[in-house]
Amino acid sequence: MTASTHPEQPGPPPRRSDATRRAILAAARERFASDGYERATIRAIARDARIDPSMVMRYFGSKEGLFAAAVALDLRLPDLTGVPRDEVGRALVTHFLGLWEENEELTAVLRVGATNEAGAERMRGIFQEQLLPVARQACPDPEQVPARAALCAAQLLGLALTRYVLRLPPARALAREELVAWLGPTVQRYLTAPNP
Amino acid sequence: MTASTHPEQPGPPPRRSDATRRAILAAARERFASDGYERATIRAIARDARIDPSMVMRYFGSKEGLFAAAVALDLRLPDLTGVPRDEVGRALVTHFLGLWEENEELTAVLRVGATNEAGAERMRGIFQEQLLPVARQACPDPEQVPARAALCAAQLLGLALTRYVLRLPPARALAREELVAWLGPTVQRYLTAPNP
DNA sequence: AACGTAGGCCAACAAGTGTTGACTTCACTT
DNA sequence: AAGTGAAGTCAACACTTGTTGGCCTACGTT
Repeated sequence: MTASTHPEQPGPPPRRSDATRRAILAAARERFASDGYERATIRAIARDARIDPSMVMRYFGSKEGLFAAAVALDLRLPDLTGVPRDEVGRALVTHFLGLWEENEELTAVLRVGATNEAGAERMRGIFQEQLLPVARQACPDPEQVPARAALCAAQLLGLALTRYVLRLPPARALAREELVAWLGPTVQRYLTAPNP
Repeated sequence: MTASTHPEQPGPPPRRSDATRRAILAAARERFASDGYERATIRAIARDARIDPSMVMRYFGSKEGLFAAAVALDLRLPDLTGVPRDEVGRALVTHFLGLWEENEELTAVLRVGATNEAGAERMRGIFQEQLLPVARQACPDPEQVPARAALCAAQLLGLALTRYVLRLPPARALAREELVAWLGPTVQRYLTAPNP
């Protein structure tokens, strides 16, 4: 441990290659979202980013490393403490729809999660660390939180699957307000209704 | 057109290779279900079936041909005309759960549908040809059938996704009766409730 | 018994994959 | 202005993929 060791932890020092790194990540997100993990090739991503495939390896180590870096998923789920108790369903659905519309990373993780075991593990982590805490705020009985959160996940991911991945025409035709009106009560019930 | 042309249409003539064909199809279903389209290699399927990869090509032409032959999906959806009007939701969920538990083809199509455009197209076909007619029986307004069927598909496929593909622990922990009790009313509402 | 044909295996191809290492070029510090 | 290290390029590697054609074997018909 000499004085030459400089701190790297807090703020990552700006590198001259940051522009390239960002280009790679953007291209990777797009390819992973539209092609899934296996068919999104490093060569295609590099071509999109207008650099050499070896740069991808240099900066991200491997294809798995690139995927991990490309989709650092934060659902930014809203704090439900300020929301009226009978509005949490609609609030969640609204938030999810906005998220999916603007963010193609979500399609990428869902596609990869359906194909790749590592991707599935990542989705389980997202569920555990991001959806569970929110469900805890809305669900009275702590014992039942995981089950009820899983029901919500099924409904919301099913919507994403049919609308953004499988692209069922009727699922795409529904307007956002309509979806909120239909799914909101469902999610609300899964979170707050008494056991059926 | 000579007399030597024998009829092939009605009953496919039994071939000596039928056992092999069945072995290939069984192995293919398993691989497609667990690995998805891209990672399920013809070589691995052939190895499982204990034959040479070239036989797969001989009998099914190509990988796409094999997939098409392996998953000839028939949901065998029940006729709802005999079911009481307020029971169709529970009936559908029950049927779906039974189907998924016993049949790994469904996991295969879902996995492939999420990855592959051809697979997605196939799922759209299944929706159109198998789910829509059933929804027509339960939904009063013909105009709204596609939208309401899409909502049901979202809920049911979301359940399959979380439970059988992503394998979220809480989604797996729920018993079948519990799932029917939770999802039945949801599907029921999507099909028969007045517009929200 | 001879034969035609379908079932099956082997070896190989061309294409595409992730990944590696050596080389050149550029920007910045001293 | 020289030198140092990063940024970027090129070519190749080892491997896997779907797919093909030639060859041998054994059944079923005549």
